[in-house]
Amino acid sequence: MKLSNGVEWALHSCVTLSQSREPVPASLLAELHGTPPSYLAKHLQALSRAGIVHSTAGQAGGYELTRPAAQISALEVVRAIDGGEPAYRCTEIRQRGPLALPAARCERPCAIARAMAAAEDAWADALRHVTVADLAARIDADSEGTAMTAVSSWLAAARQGSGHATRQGRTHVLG
Amino acid sequence: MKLSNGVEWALHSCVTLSQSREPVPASLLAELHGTPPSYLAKHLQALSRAGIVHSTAGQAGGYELTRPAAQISALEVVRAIDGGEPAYRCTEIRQRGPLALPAARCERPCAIARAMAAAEDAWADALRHVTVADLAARIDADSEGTAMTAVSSWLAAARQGSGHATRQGRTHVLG
DNA sequence: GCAACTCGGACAAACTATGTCTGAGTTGGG
DNA sequence: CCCAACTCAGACATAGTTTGTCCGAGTTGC
Repeated sequence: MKLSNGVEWALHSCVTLSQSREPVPASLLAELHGTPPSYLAKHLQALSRAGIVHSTAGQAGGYELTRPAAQISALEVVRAIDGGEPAYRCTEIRQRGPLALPAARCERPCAIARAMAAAEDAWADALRHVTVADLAARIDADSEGTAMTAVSSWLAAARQGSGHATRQGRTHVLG
Repeated sequence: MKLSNGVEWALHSCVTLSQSREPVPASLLAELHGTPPSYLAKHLQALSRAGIVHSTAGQAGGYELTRPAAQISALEVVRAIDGGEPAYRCTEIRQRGPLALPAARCERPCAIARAMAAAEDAWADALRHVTVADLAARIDADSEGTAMTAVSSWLAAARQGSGHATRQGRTHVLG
């Protein structure tokens, strides 16, 4: 059971977006997080399809959250990237082999599938009650109140300086 | 997030093994569950390495549970097949990029990693309290008390008839 | 009207999971 | 005591998914 790597980037991106009231281009998010730009863009597209972020095209475009961060759960973000399909899916072993049960007696899921589904429900519930705003607040608390202001000010500076230095140039300087 | 397909086979195999006090060959388990024999064998090897089942070689050999089914949790079986690594693993994004935090301030896990770990703990706890014996009892209850006796009698018959018909022959008859 | 920037989906490469095969070891009977 | 059959165990191909990259369509601001 392995969770896609992009889930981490998507969660961090949502936290970052919660600190900016203006659209943020995917290239800035990639630069800030140190991730492959094009691959992050693909995951942001998934978030857009799920209705979590809204994309604006053009020169002053980028991504922004569609709702207040307090109304976006971590579960939504994970589901948007990883897909809503359950990790364990029953292949109906009981209907195969020499002792196969008739389909009429298999209306309810197998007991094993029920147990696995209950575990996944517990996992989902734990993430349902954590919002992006909660995550941002906790990260800020861990950094003693400096992280989120640093992010928002860096975003503002990067957005302002987009006329002075090209994207390529700034990336080179920072890398 | 996708769980390996062999987890289902392993859980069913453990339930089946709980119904036999004699060793059961992997070929019989594969035939009973309708799975590729060699691939199931590979997963049974993983269960053996984890100390959940014990293998005996030779003519009357096979697999058997090392403990009473009531002392084997579903979590153990899942971990044996899927590996104990967490689904979400933090790549320390906060230590990369222009706003990278120094390693000295990153002793505790990231808040996002903490939230994901808490969810996985909830998932694990749900499976920790379900034993193989519980699963067998529930499957039996679903079938109105006929499934487990059918399994144990089929195993006994198949084991007895191993001298009369070859493995190949019996498979052909039942398929 | 132009130029630059943006997103969006189509196109390869790498890795893991899946499935198969042959070999080593052990048991039971002759 | 030897042989034959059956067992498990690990090494070997294959398929699917994830990861990563690229270029084109559309939009905005000047």
